[in-house]
Amino acid sequence: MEKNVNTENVRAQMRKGVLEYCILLLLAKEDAYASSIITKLKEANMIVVEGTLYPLLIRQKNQGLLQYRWEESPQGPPRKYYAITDKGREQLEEMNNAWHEIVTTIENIKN
Amino acid sequence: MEKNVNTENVRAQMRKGVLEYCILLLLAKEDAYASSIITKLKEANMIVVEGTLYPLLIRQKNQGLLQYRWEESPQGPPRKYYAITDKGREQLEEMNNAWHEIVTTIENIKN
DNA sequence: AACCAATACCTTGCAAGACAAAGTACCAAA
DNA sequence: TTTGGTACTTTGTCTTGCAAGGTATTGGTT
Repeated sequence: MEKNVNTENVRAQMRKGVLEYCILLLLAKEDAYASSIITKLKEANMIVVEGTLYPLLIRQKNQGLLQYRWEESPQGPPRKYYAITDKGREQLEEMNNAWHEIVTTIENIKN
Repeated sequence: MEKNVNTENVRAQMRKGVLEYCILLLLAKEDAYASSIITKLKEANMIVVEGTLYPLLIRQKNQGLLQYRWEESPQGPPRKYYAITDKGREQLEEMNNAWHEIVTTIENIKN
């Protein structure tokens, strides 16, 4: 049991660095609203919670990487659909490079 | 120029999650002291500064992942050589798994 | 002896970010 | 009109990265 807690910490730590990257990757494929992003990331094993995601989306929007529009929901309150901007795609390019570099670096350290 | 600053931020963000992992990877190969760890990581493109590394080493030592011994230096003050412990190797195992999982997850999200 | 440069280690204060938890709001069906 | 489901938002706490400044040891120079 204790081991599982520890394992979760390790994974959580590593996820932090790539969260923004994952959001942009997802939104580059299709627009989405926060709750659906959480579901998608959970399916992909990348757990995020609301208290993390909402501020993050707002930050990325303020940086001009994302924009949003309101859209009615078939059930419940309207949804805030986020879409990636041109600037966001540029940033995604950078992140692709950065990610590739990190993966390479780790391989190098491992030898 | 602005782009470079941004690029650095992106890289810094991603490095964060794997720093502890890198330390354990290095120390699993051979004992080392803080300054030499900084040099090695810099060579591997994984920039760390003293204010980050010292607290991190102390944290890992307090978690029982590392231990240290003093050793005289050919020049200058004595060095604090860190060595990985059995518990540290267990943790490294976990981190290897976690890292592998993250890499796979990103690939999945990319499709 | 006094000073300096190089090498090491350590601490402080700030800022960013992850997350748990609690709160607000909308809608439809019972 | 109350309940349950969906969705968005905020607050407070804790951790962590890092710039900047500080302390200590050694060997060579003046």
